[in-house]
Amino acid sequence: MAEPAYHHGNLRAALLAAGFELARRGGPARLLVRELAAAEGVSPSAVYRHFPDLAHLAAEVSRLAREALARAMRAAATAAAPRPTLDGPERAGPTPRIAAVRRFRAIGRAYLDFALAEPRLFDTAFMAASAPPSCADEPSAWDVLLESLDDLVATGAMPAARLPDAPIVAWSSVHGAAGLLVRQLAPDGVTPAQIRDSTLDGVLRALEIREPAALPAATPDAR
Amino acid sequence: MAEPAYHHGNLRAALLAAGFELARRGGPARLLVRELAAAEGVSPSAVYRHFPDLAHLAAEVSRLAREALARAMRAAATAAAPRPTLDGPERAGPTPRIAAVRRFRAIGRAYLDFALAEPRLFDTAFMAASAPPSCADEPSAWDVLLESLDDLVATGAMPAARLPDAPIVAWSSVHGAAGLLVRQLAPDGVTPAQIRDSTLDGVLRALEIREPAALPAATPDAR
DNA sequence: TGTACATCAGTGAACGCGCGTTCACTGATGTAC
DNA sequence: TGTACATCAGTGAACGCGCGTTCACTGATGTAC
Repeated sequence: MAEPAYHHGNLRAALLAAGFELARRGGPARLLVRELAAAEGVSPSAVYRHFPDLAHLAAEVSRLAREALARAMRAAATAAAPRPTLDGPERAGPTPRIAAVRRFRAIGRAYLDFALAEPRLFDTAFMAASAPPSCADEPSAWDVLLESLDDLVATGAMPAARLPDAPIVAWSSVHGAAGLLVRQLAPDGVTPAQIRDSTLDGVLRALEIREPAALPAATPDAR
Repeated sequence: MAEPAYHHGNLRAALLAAGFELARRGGPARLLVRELAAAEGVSPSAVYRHFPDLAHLAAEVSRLAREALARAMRAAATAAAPRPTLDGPERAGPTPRIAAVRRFRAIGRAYLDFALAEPRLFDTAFMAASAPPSCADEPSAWDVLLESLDDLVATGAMPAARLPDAPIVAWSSVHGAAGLLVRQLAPDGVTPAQIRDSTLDGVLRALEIREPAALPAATPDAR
């Protein structure tokens, strides 16, 4: 058992990790100087050795939450189907076109599953920040989406004419549905899984992605 | 000029109106007991003569904001085209089917225009409330949407098969786009009008509403 | 039609709380010689 | 290899603020007789 040392070691990283966990359990409202300090067994003023103020610390935690979301999206895409390598040898398994659709749907589903499983972290990710993050999101959920849309066009799964508007259309729908789920604004009798699947189906129709072979049986409902 | 009387007259209604105006200018964060009281030239404790606590007052203001949104939607629908009267005499003007599509699009557009014109009021409408409103929304934005979707099916503009999911699909998209607009999360170079129109077009495709005659020229951009 | 009195709608001062932040300080660490 | 000393990373008490809310009160209103 390690004696609590006077010098913490890596307080900055520890405070961010504590903030992430605090936000996961209580949302942005729980990001308080005293609470963060207490979580690391440190006095409140020690926080100011590593961050100019709470707003900057909170902005970093918000960024971490967005990055966790983006990682979940990327992982789901990879799990759904391999990334199409256009000049590689022909592989077994789904065609590149089907794979691209599966990946796209998995990304949207991961976004909604994240909102459902971690609603307070999701809130933290998109909270109104009063300070800028220290660096850009890495990975960025927006970039994951754009990449997937490019693949859809490259494989012929989506008309190229849809590409300019596609990011807005996809993000609006999925982010809006996530908001419904997180704030529990859905009308009575509609289950989260219904909202999720209806939204994803709607996005595919809105983007004129027609690839029925990519849809069923591949995404059984764990709920 | 009326002498400020000791008895206010109708302080409850006046506080709600002041709250609405305060929220319009500063969002939910400006709904403070002292600020509300000052707006009516009254001491803070007078508020407690009419509301059990701030949470209940704020919940009422939030409801008023939602009702303002719903009224804007209804007004836009009426302005776009008359409500189809199925058993009435044949009128001049667009067919009932075209009218229904125009009304539907006008409703969505009004939602997004409201979010754009009054972002802080929009935030207030959907803020996390810690008390229930005293009564149901009247009118209710949700009901306006459902009514319009029923009309689309009744006039043959939308396949009946789309009806069960349509409320979720439409609300997710439009509410999500409104969130993008309000929080200014859109990527650089994309204008609010583009977000609005892309989203509405996407919803029509997602719901398989195909009525090109209802679309152009009827909705010039005021921006 | 005047008057006592219950009731209603305000006042104003204060309480208590939790917050972010500051400041003089002290303990631990590392480095030059 | 030991020692003075600058530097770094914490402590702990306190400040000041703004908040929702309470409480004893007072001025205005309306009603019974």
